[in-house]
Amino acid sequence: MESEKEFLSNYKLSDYERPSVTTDVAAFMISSEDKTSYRKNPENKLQLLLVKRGGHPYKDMWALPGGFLQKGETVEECALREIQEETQVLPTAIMPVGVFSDPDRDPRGWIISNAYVSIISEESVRQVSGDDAADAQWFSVSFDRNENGEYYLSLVYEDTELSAVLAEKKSGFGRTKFHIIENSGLAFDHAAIIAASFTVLRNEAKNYNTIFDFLPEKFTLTSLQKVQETIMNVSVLPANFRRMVSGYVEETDEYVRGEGHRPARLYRRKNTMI
Amino acid sequence: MESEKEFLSNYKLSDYERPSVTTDVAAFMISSEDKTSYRKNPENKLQLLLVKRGGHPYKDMWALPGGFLQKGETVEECALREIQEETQVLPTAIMPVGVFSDPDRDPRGWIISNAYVSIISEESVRQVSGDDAADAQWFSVSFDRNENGEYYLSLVYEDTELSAVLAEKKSGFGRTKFHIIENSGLAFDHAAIIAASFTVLRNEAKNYNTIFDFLPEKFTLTSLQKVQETIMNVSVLPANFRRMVSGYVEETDEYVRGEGHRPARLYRRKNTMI
DNA sequence: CAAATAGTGTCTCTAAGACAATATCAC
DNA sequence: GTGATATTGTCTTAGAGACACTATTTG
Repeated sequence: MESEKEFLSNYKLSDYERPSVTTDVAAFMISSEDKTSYRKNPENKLQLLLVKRGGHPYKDMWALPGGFLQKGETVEECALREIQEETQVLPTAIMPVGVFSDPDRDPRGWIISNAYVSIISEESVRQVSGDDAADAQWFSVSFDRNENGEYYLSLVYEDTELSAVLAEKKSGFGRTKFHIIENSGLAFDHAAIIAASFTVLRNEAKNYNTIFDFLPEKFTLTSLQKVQETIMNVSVLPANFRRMVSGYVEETDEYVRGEGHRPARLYRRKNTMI
Repeated sequence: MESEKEFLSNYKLSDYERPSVTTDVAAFMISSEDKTSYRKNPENKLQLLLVKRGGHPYKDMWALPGGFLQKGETVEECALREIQEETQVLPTAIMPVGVFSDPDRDPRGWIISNAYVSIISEESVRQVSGDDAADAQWFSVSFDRNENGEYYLSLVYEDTELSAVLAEKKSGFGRTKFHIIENSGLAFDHAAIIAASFTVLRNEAKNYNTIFDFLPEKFTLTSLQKVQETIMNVSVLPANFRRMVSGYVEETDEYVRGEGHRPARLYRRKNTMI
């Protein structure tokens, strides 16, 4: 009788064909626009990082940053590595979105993708930006559902406008997947991945633990509220928002002054690893 | 300049090493135990399907049903196929749990696993059972957290008792992963996959849409309540449970009689695809 | 009738939403 | 002072939990 040790030393993974495995990352950032008046607070915009494809297939179209899984790393590590290679920033959080494994999803062959959402603070991006090779750009992004139940995804960066129309794929499964109806400018099935990422992000942003990752260590409660409102595309009364996050933050003694209105106290995330 | 068509016809996926891709499925069922008295309702137990490994590695240990992803199918299809091969039953629902890609997780080599939870109704299993080859068995399962924050997983089928102790792996990511501290009788990292599956299942079972999948088309509200209580390991007052599910069910004209107590009306899931 | 479950009505409490009022700064 | 945001307090309302009570069956 063969021992396990013997078995393993003789074992070869069968020669069945194997898929290539990639990760694609939807990296979201919230950027503050320029102020319209010296005393007004800046507007926030949700941004998504896309990379212009230099070669075939989908040449000159835009894609999520991503790449092949390497031996010795986990898919999470791969996702973090890819996003760091593209931005020089290590994301504060990544969350799994799902596996995209439709056999036809990539014209190059059998390639399945593990999709992740990542959250990056504007502060960390500003610190490294400047040198960038212009093939990676932050797009202003919106994602809304219309009356017919279809979803409209829009991505804008300067003169470049990408868009897609999607429908929810009813599958009786837990996570909603999306079906691409129209697509303009996005490579592969990335419109569907972005839509699914949005769903995950918006679901997570209900937890007051996720939204901190968009901000620096110290922040005002108004900026925290703006983060949630920008992601969820809703608005809350400041009084109620403050009450609701009060358990998650703690005061500092610092204030933001010089804004033409009452100074805002800076808060810090409370250390409540439940 | 090469066209996309030309590019693709010349394209070969690089010879980088590729991982083998599998799916593993944690299939849950709720079974009713024998009545302790002619008029009492039966107790419910949560069961998990495991397969005894016939060969190396982890020979004679128990594993989740699963198998290699085949060309032309999605990972969801693979999960459904595997569970159907093992049980002759097509699950009413599957939900993604996560990707397990630790390089050391499988002694045979580089194998990453896509884990799913699936829900199977007792009724459908009873219809096909009997012939079974005894290598696949339903284990009574419990999963609880102790004071130290450790989790204890226990699986029992007749004289076979499997168990594991796990800790939550704090990673700042969305989904909690688990770290195996002790493991007795379970193959690979399947204790961690089962723990993660439990987390997903318990989270989903809060939605009154998931729990229907454990029951036949028509059911009593009490049996529906028992399903939720069995999964979540909590108890609710019947009056409140009824109020809470009232939006998800509709009455039928049928009753369950002959139980030694007031007959229970049968209900049906309401068709509210939101 | 006893034992058991099925089903209804209502009180309380809490958290979320709405709204009003006050505080504080730069110009 | 004016225009803007910051911050606090309180009223209202919707939903979850607790509890008491009634209804209906079989042995």
